[in-house]
Amino acid sequence: MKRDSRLSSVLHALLHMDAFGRPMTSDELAACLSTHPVVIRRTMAGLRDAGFVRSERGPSGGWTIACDLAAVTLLDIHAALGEPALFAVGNRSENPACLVEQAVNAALDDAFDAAEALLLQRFATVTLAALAADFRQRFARHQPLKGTPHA
Amino acid sequence: MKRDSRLSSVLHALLHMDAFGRPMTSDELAACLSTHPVVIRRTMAGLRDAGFVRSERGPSGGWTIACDLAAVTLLDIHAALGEPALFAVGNRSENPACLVEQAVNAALDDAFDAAEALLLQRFATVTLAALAADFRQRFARHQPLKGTPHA
DNA sequence: GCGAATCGTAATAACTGAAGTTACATGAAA
DNA sequence: TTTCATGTAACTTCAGTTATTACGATTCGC
Repeated sequence: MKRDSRLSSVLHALLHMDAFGRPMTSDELAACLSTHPVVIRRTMAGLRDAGFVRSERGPSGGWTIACDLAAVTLLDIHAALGEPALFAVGNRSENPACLVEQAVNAALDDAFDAAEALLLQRFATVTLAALAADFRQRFARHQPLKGTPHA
Repeated sequence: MKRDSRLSSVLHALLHMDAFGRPMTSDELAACLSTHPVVIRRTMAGLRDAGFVRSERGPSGGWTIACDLAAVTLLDIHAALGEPALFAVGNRSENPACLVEQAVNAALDDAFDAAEALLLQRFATVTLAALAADFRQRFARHQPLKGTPHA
């Protein structure tokens, strides 16, 4: 079952935009994510509509962050992407007439609902600012001062 | 992102087999699940290898339950299916060189690992016997005694 | 033993949804 | 006005899943 990596992708794009200092074009972002610029535009459309980024046309145009990174969480980004399904496993059918299947669905729904609640709660606790800070920390460790031994 | 419904399907099949009284052929199971008998054989192969069901060839052959339903949980069934991926959302790539992506992956992995642990824990608490009991209860409610008003 | 029923499984086809690509329209800046 | 950039529809490609076909192996009843 192939995974939807749009959440991962847009987070990646947002952190690059944050670090870039000026608007990034779809072409530049596409290069970062090794994909096609049109895919970038498609994927970012939801974030633009939600007001998390701004896109501008024409020369010196491109994508810029339009929100406070400390005020936006992974949950917000997930919502801006249209709340895609989180689970790769699910019921054969919803609202089945078969009582056997109703029993199976009820049991699975219980478990998945609990896991989904936890996952979304976790998403809500991670801000984009926290991600950016984690990136900067990794960056600092990755390029230590001259002479500092690598851990 | 289409969902993997094999877990749901095999549970459905197991409950039908449990209620059936004699071996069910792949054709009969396929009719229950509106699919193809070869798909049934493929899907049940893991459960057979794990010893949860037995298949017998020839006339009057077919599939039978070969375990104590009270001793087998959804977690065991999930394992017998090869522990397919539970999440439809995931990282763009594992072990990326890009530090931005490393930070994104770390955050997402944290959240998904927690949700996965909870989900598997839930799976471990649900036995096939509990599912069968739930089905029987639904069945009793569905065909109440004559004169009993429907709830 | 023979024939029918049934599973086992490999190979292939058909279907599906996502991603990539092309094409062209729109808007902004110099 | 030309150029750079996004917006978006249409189309193509690709990968993964499921359905189907085909045929072999095993078991039962006669």
